[in-house]
Amino acid sequence: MAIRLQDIADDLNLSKMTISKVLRGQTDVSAETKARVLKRMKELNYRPNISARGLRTGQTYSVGMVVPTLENPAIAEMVRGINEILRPAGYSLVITSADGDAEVEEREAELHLSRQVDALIVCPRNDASDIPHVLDTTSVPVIYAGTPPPRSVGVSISLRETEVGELAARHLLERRCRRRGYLRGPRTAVADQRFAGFLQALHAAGATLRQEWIVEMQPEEGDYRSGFFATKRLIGGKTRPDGIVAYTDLQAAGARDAALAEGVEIPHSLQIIGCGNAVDICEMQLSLSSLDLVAEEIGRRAARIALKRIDEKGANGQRSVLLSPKIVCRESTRR
Amino acid sequence: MAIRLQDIADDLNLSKMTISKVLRGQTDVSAETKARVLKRMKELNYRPNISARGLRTGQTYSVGMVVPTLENPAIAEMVRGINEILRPAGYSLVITSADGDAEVEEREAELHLSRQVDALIVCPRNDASDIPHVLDTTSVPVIYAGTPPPRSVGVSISLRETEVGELAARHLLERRCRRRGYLRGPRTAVADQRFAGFLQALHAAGATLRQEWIVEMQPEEGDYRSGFFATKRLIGGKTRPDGIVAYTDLQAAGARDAALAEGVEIPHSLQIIGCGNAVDICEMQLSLSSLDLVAEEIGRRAARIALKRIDEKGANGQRSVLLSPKIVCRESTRR
DNA sequence: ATGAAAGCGCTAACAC
DNA sequence: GTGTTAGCGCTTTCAT
Repeated sequence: MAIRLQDIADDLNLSKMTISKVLRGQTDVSAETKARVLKRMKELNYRPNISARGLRTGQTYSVGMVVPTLENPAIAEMVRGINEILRPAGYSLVITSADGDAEVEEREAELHLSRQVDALIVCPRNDASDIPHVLDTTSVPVIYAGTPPPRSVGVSISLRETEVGELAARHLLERRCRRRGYLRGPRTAVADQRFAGFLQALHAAGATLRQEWIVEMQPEEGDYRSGFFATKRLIGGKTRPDGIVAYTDLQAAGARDAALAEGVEIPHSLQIIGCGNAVDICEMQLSLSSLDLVAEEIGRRAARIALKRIDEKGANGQRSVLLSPKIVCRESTRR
Repeated sequence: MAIRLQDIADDLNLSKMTISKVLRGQTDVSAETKARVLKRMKELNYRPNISARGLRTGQTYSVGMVVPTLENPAIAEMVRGINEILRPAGYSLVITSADGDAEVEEREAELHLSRQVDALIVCPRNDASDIPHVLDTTSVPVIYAGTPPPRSVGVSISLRETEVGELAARHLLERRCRRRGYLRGPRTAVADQRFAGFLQALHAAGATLRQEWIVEMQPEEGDYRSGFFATKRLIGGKTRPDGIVAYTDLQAAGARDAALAEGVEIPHSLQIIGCGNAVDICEMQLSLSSLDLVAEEIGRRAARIALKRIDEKGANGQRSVLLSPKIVCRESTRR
């Protein structure tokens, strides 16, 4: 089937040991031999068997990653960040999707370990109540990236979720919004933290949030439509909000379109800010301010820590990292 | 480090062969022994080394996939389709991203082969002028999925791209559009084919396309903005189009917003249809008709063919498949 | 500068 | 029903 070291050795009347040395760039091979070997490798399209090498050396130079789904543009950003660090270091990232299912997630994590990855990056589902417990017992470095893991284990790179709410609150306060509406997002820990941060920042500024302007979402409805209808309702009340925080950019888009449909001027009479900074969505007219959740940077950090932990062979000298979101101001909150 | 068969064998005073048999569900093991082994495996959190097994058996039960980027929602759909078929068959899909770079694409394909995947699914870049030639020489089944490969090799599952243009043309013709604008997309083979299909369907119906209503895109500009400004220009002319075909849904969204901004009524005075059926984009108000490029089905087909080719051990009895796009009619072309 | 032997963790093909 | 032997493709160690 595939070409082996042995085949090349036979061809050239050398031992496979010599071929192996050339392959790995050892210096104790004559220049001439080296050239012949390299030439033959190319001709035969030789590709080393990483499994066999890994079996011998205990290293595969691959890092596994389990993502909850690929539908999410933040995941794509994170992957870019990870690859940016991993590739120059000679490692490669292999991704599998959990398709939003806890059991599949666990299974995929296990498979990565079975495939002997040198490290494993797990991107927990937003709505995860627990993370795969296979990962508690492995000696392979595991790094959680993105959503903070629901229970404290190992090393994680995640966002200060409360700051997402805080930044949104401060942004609206700076812009003199007095009647703030909050589209609360799903019933998850992440959404709770963001909301807590929002409330806390309001309190700190002596401001309050009216109960009837906190809107629970109908998860079946889809983000855009839920944002749309929630905002219709808010606008239809006797006193209207003059600022709205949405849990996603799509919800923010729904909110914008509901407001425009009612003839509410944005940002003059109503300011809107979303979450995720999904450029495709945000930069449509009228463009939406958003919170950048710095997924790419999370990816870079996760990758760097993975490399360090591989290097120190599990000595676990790495600490978890929390990053801060960033406001991206566009027309929807521009004065 | 990790637990091996041997460790369990030692623990239980058995040979590792017996443990291996239990692991693989062979029947010639006493129920009692089997139970003991299973129990100990669980206790020790044993995970078989797939590399070692693969080295011995020549099968890893993993299928590699190289994608041009993860930013594209169609890729996520395709992956869903692939996993839907692969997982029940006991295979798992491992994905790597080429980050839009031909060299990286080639390297990632090679790495998959080095990691001994049982098959490789390659999703060529839209703008690819060639595909990795490493793949010409391997005995591992390679399946191209999505964009048709630029040169004919092996098995591919792709879309009848000309039909994309044809369907769009027929859709507009049925709706009595007389003055059709066409936002042409990038200078790629795929865009050319779609355009050719569009023209051909017009001709077949005795209709024509005015040269000044074919708009080339400025690729740097971003899809939304390019669609927006192209449509502004079209609308600003002395005679206005009453139908527009856009190369992507985002461009269609830009077209819609440009028209609405100019007070043009959709669909009454102008009908718009995009491509890709990206639900997030299409289902915003006013919702956009689009061509579904059936990525998920392409994924399923690719996976099935991968399994067949693994099964028949390279006998290559599989033929390429061409699928047809589907019209999804929403408000922007609703009478 | 080159090579022989051993073994990584597992399983196919056989004994017993 | 259980165990022995050999070997997958590679690299480590140590001779030559």
